[in-house]
Amino acid sequence: MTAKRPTLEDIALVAGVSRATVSLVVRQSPLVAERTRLRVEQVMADLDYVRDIGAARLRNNSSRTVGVIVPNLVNSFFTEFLTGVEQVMRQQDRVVLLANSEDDPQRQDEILQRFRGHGVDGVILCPAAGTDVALPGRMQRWGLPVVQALREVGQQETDYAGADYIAGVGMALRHLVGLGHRRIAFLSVRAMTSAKAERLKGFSRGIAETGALDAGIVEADLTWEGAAHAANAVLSLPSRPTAVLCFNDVLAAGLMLGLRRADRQPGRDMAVVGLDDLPLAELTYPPMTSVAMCPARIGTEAARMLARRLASPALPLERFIQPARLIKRESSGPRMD
Amino acid sequence: MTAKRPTLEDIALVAGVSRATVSLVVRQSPLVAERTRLRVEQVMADLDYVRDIGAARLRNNSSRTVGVIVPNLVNSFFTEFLTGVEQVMRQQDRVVLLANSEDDPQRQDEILQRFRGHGVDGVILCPAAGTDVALPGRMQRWGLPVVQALREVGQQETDYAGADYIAGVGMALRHLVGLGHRRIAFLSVRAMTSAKAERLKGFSRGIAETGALDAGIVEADLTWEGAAHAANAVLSLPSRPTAVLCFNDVLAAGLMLGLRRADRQPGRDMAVVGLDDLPLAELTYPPMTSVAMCPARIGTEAARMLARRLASPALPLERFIQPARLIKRESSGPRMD
DNA sequence: TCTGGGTTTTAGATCGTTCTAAGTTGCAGG
DNA sequence: CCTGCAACTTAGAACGATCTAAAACCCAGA
Repeated sequence: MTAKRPTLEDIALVAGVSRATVSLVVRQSPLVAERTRLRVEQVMADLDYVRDIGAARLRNNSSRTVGVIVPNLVNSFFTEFLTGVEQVMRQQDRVVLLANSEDDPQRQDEILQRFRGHGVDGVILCPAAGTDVALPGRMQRWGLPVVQALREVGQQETDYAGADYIAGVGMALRHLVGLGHRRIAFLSVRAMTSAKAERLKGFSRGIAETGALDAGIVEADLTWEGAAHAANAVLSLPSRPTAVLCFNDVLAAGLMLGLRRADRQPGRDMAVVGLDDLPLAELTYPPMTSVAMCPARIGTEAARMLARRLASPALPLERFIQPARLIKRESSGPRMD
Repeated sequence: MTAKRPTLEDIALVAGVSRATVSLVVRQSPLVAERTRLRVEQVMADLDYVRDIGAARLRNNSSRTVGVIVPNLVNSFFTEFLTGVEQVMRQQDRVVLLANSEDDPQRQDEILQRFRGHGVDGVILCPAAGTDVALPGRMQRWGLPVVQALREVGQQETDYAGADYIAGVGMALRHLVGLGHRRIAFLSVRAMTSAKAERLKGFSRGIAETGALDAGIVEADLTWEGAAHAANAVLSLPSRPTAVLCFNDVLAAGLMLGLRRADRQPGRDMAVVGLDDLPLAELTYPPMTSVAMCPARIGTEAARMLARRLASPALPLERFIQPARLIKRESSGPRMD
């Protein structure tokens, strides 16, 4: 019933050539004569030959497999990123090993060991919050090429693809100031990552540049429930902000919900701006002003960078920073107090 | 710098035993003496040994790798499903090869070949719309165990984990009828899948049972833009529906947006019910009535079923149907016309 | 006919593991 | 002192590919 898969040897036998020749055909080598190639290809098609990439890797050390580690799979920011990665990898005839670190550095370590065991050619890593800064160095010592994406640990020791959060937050802030807002709060998250650090830097810079008032930083769980819950904390800030800039769209959406529950109309009683411009941003009420970061594009760039690194390990480090773009919608109304 | 990974041979040399013994230690065989085991384990730790699973598979035919194919990665229904799968697989010390078919059967075939080449132990497949009904049989002939999930092709030839869409649609329908609605439309999608067929069956059954009027089926692209666009088609149905049941939450959210753009208030001027109860459902305005399907649970079940099948290929086929649960929110207001 | 060169093919070793079958060791019982 | 058995260990083949180095083939030119 489930006949064993034919091997090079089987093909060779039927085609009347040697294993080595069939191997050359499989790898599209120009060394084989046209006639031979056609004959062998015919036999491969007839017997439904599928090359065993694991066995091949054993010899030539290339598994055409890359590992991707993300901290979660529910935020569509990461899944759009993943879509980009997967698309490029498929075009390059590579396969993606996916794992979810759940933002747990220990779990992340386990995953990396597992990936090593499976002989991945390289890894695209969005490091979990709290990842040891020595990790990139350790991976280097393992001989495991890595591209960091969306977040980064260490002293820029690896290729990196990310978004320009500093500029993005700045844009959002200037937009709010342009609408007349002066007292602006930031709704953040608890876990510390480079992505959070950048946003905070963007926030304080923007505050300094525009002369607006830092009305306080509120921290919430990274869920819309957490943000909805945090609405009260925002509303009771002593500096009475008229606008809130949010860590991302999920928090912004949750905050808008919380505001409505507290009988404030987002965009009128309180301006709300998100970050990432997820599809979700258009569906909230009112539609959400946000800063587009094109995670899918970051994913394709990360994949491209890893492929490049695999092809030429000695090239200088590369960084890709996706520019931010402000998307004005209705959650960021003019100041009305 | 990047020292080559130590092999069984290296460990054996240092520990003063044979390759075979080290292999036994790696596989936790009870055959090795306690003393020997400890010594070998010490050496493995010292040299940072990582077992090469690809090489192991070559011999023992188990790669501890499973392929997962989903039709997209942006709908969080699929990513929650994926989260469930990944979680169980990690617990079982397996690794997930992820691919996105983009609902294209041809791409799906390519992916399956690639997975075969990588020697996956089995596949969890959410078949692309238009998948050849012969695919399950073909995979059987390849000797590739498969669990279908969320969608199904063929005559129940494989294990299957899915959601009870028939009951789910029925619940939603009875809920609407209970609110006084009589003329109910269905907002569907173009692509045909078992998931669509089930919903349609649930719809017509529900219509028959409740005595309500089938106010027409409108088809949209499976995006919120598509659904927003379809709002006009819904509004101009000759049967003047007072409620719309939607294929899923993404469409429902888009439809609500389209209705507002056409100056109708969802939940007041037109009742809207979604399907899947994505996180999104709580964030729309008004919050969306939907039918929870727990995709993560379906994912864990699918993973469990595949593991079971791999352990005992001869067991009878298994089906898991996640029951539906109606979540009442505000988008399904009482009939007001 | 022989030589030399290019083109095409191949035998055999190899990658890191597991399996098979046979080996050693130690010790109790006759 | 041998036998038998349990407990442990191991040599060597195998998995399915690729690589290296060499062989075979073909044909033009002397």
